Amino acid sequence: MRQVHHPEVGEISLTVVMGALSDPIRVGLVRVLADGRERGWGELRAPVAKSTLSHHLRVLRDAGLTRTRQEGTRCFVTLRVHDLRERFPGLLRAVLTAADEQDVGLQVSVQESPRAAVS
Amino acid sequence: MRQVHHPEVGEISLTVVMGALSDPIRVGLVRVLADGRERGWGELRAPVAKSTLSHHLRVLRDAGLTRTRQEGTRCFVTLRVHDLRERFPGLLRAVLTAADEQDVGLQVSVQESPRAAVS
DNA sequence: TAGCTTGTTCGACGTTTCACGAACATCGAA
DNA sequence: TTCGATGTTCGTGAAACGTCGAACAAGCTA
Repeated sequence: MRQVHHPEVGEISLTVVMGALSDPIRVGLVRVLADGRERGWGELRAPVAKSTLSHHLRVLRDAGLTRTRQEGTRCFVTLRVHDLRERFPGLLRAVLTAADEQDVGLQVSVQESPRAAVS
Repeated sequence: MRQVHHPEVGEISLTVVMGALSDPIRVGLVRVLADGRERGWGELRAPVAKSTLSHHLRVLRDAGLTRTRQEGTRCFVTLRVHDLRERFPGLLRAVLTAADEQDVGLQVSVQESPRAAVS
């Protein structure tokens, strides 16, 4: 569809990342991707219109939290676990732990599909 | 002036905290308070109008990041280091480290004053 | 009491964010 | 080539945010 931009590791900004994580749906997406496995866009389930979901995924991507790969007409998303660890040691773990305790982002899930995300 | 509200430790919300940390000035304030010492409101220096500074300090307070104590006509602010560690283990350190590396919030400083913040 | 200091609140302004449905672009399949 | 599936983009509101100056409230100090 288009060639999206992903910031370099060194360009990932703290405040932008914090802003990206200030929305429950986006935290939910991060949780769902936290195991590092690649997920198909279409597998992601959130209680919002698809244009809104596209918006949230864009915010995460622009912030440098996720990476989007295109394959034909569909997209696959991954959390940039390695990059995040490098840029913000300890942050991801802290956020995931807190999100877990506070049940943030439970509205988001993945509809596991047979031929999706070949890990 | 008024009786401000501070959330309990258990009420501090991840997404609200992340939102509070998504502004450079607020991150700067957190940095300046990071040593745990109490600071006088008037000591805080930031390149914004005092009403704006008041707003930022309120956001931090409402999010549960800081505590404000009043003494006569002046206020003293502290970072809730202990509470934050309890609620979000590892988060504060990660944020401070990243802020340090990225020079976030350098616009904020403290004008050390003689009789201020008796640690 | 009058006045000063300190910080909050208010109202206004422009920007950004989140949400939606509709339209669009692209690719694979029929 | 036509059709369907998949996401993005656009246009539009409503709400939230960051900022300011002005007005205010509360407590010292003279």
